[in-house]
Amino acid sequence: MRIATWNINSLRARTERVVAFLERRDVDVLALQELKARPEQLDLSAFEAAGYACAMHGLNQWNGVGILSRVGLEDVRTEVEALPTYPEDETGVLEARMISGIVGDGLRLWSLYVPNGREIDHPHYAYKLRWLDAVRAEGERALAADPETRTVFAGDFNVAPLDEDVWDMAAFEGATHVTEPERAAFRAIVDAGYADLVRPYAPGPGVYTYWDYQALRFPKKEGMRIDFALGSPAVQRAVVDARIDRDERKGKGASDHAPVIVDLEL
DNA sequence: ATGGTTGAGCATCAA
Repeated sequence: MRIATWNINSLRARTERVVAFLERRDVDVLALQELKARPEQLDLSAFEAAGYACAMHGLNQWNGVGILSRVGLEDVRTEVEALPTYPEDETGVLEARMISGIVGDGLRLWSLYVPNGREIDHPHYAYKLRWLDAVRAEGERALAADPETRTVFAGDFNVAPLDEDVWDMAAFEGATHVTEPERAAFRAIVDAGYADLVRPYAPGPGVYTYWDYQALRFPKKEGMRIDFALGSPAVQRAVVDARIDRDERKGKGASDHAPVIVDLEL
């Protein structure tokens, strides 16, 4: 089974790109982030025609997550226990940043769009840390219930866990994505039993999943590794290959993120 | 000029 995760930065703007990607890479299950649409705004017929079941979750114009699967899609969930909300009772804007389903042979795949954090002194940053802790708690819960659980947390984590995961640490002084609390929150999920499934097959430095549209970051090879697939021990044992599809960042109309692909023999 | 784009939706916010 081939699974992938991709921050698509508007599914409506890139439906044809996604269909072409699924075909070109023969992907069975795709976790999508940053749909930039509510589900009722989406036309999913191209995916359904290609044989994919679709589960989408979105509540505003900025976020939104989804899963496409041609190997089954059951027991869809869109939240975990203790998931924080933002903003706290201020504007009433709701968020939709996670969705999961059982795909293939008993694999629970989560598509996560971790809050950006914005600035270190912004409330969104504290929200991000609490949000990541809720993911950790869900991971611990799943492993406590079943040590052989097949669980993957995939998506845009908006954290660069290592110094080598950004092109220049000096450029990130005082910025989010590289701070120790964010890295500790990411490591806590790993330490709960969910290893990075891709890094062993695509080691850094200089290996990224995101390049800002601004300042010619992609041609200058100035990117960040912030998209991951973290898997439970049973999934770790099933990985046979993984890669970052940097080609999808090329050309007119690309997302600012590249897809991350993992091959499993469960 | 802090180095300047993209998407959603229509002024500006988010990333």
